[in-house]
Amino acid sequence: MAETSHAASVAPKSLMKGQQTRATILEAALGLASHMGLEGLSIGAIAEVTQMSKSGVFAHFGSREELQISVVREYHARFEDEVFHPAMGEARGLPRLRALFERWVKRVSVEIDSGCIYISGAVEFDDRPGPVRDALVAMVKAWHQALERAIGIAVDEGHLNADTDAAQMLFEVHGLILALHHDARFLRVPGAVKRAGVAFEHVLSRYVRAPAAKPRRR
Amino acid sequence: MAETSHAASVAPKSLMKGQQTRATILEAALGLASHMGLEGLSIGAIAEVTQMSKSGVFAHFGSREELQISVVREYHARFEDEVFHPAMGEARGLPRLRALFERWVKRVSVEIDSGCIYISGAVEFDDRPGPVRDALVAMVKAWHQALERAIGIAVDEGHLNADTDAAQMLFEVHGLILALHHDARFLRVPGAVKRAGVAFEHVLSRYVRAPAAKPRRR
DNA sequence: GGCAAAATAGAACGATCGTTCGATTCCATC
DNA sequence: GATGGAATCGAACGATCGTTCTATTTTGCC
Repeated sequence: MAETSHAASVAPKSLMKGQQTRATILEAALGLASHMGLEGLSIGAIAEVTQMSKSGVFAHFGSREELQISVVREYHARFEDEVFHPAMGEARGLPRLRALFERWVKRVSVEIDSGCIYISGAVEFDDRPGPVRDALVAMVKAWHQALERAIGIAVDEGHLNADTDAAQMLFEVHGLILALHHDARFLRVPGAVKRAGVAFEHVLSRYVRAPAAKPRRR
Repeated sequence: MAETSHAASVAPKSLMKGQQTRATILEAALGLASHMGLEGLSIGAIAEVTQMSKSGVFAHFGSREELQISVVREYHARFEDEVFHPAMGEARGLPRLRALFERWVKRVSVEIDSGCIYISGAVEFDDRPGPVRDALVAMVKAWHQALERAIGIAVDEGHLNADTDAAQMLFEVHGLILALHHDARFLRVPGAVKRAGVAFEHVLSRYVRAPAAKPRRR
């Protein structure tokens, strides 16, 4: 009880206490879900981490399922903040596409000690219908659509071949991320990040506009 | 009790009763693990499916962990029988590599209604040390090594470029399988199998021996 | 500073889990 | 057909889970 050095940061101004601890709980839940998976999330474990009572944690969400969905949404928000939004600052076309991939790699690789909830959730809920799965599918599809859009823009900009099948290219790039996640987190082989980078260039080189007569800059 | 129509097939000749029901249990466990994951395996569920008592099921393995390991091993054996061994009958080099991929795709895609334990297990146990994880890693690594060997043979046969980085190529091909598993089983988008096939040809075309002067047959 | 409301704690519930143990049934062999 | 060992059952245990309910504390506001 005498502990004053909680992991929670200082209280953000006029946030109602409830919202603040809700954020603390989500933070802990996110960390736990990254390690144990969404199905491995237990309210008791969260209570232990946050030094609260089980019922105290529970009251903020009303059900474990609602908490899982909240975790998915929170992960999505952070994913957007760390991957999507910054990359959108890059120039349209190939630079933006490269930035998206590079940040995606960073988010997924072991550099962050936590796993990707999109990936682990996809495996956990591929056979488990319900609102959690629905939320996961919605978020992943939104992300994929954003990527497909970025590919389309790269085509419009003339950086990629006009006949590029965006969905097909996305499939191939997505596979690289999944392979990276697998090799780095599960097999723990070194150099997976580098391999993903090389593979990305391989994929790119297939879709980049064929070396036309004058491949000068611009 | 009066039920004589058990799901078990006829008794195979001189197999001790124990071994026979052990096989029945493993069959059920394999099916359950494919849907719920290795961590979702529960002895109670197996008992229900096999119409046995929990303790009866339990006695055959001594612990849940041992049962999980047995499931992994059984899956590995079947994987070898359905993917590896038949493909090894194909001609060395590219034909064999193609056969390996095609059978791998079949094993992983929704055509079989069950998921791939290698893939789901990799996600479930990437942060959970222990003998189950060790068994999984060993099996996956063995399979990857077999693939790498097949790629090396294709290089030796002159079907692939001499400077082919087998591990890199494996990384890219493995990614396709993971993307297929993701899109087909989780997102349930149609045409994922076809996409994987196209992507495989894309990868291949990067590594196949550059069109030399005389690309005649042999 | 007091008051209503929100937030949290604490204890208990039913369910399910893996596991243990003793009794019972089945089966191969003499 | 009896016998001993393997196979299976049934009941129970302790732990953990999500959830519910009732106090108790804390907070925001007049």
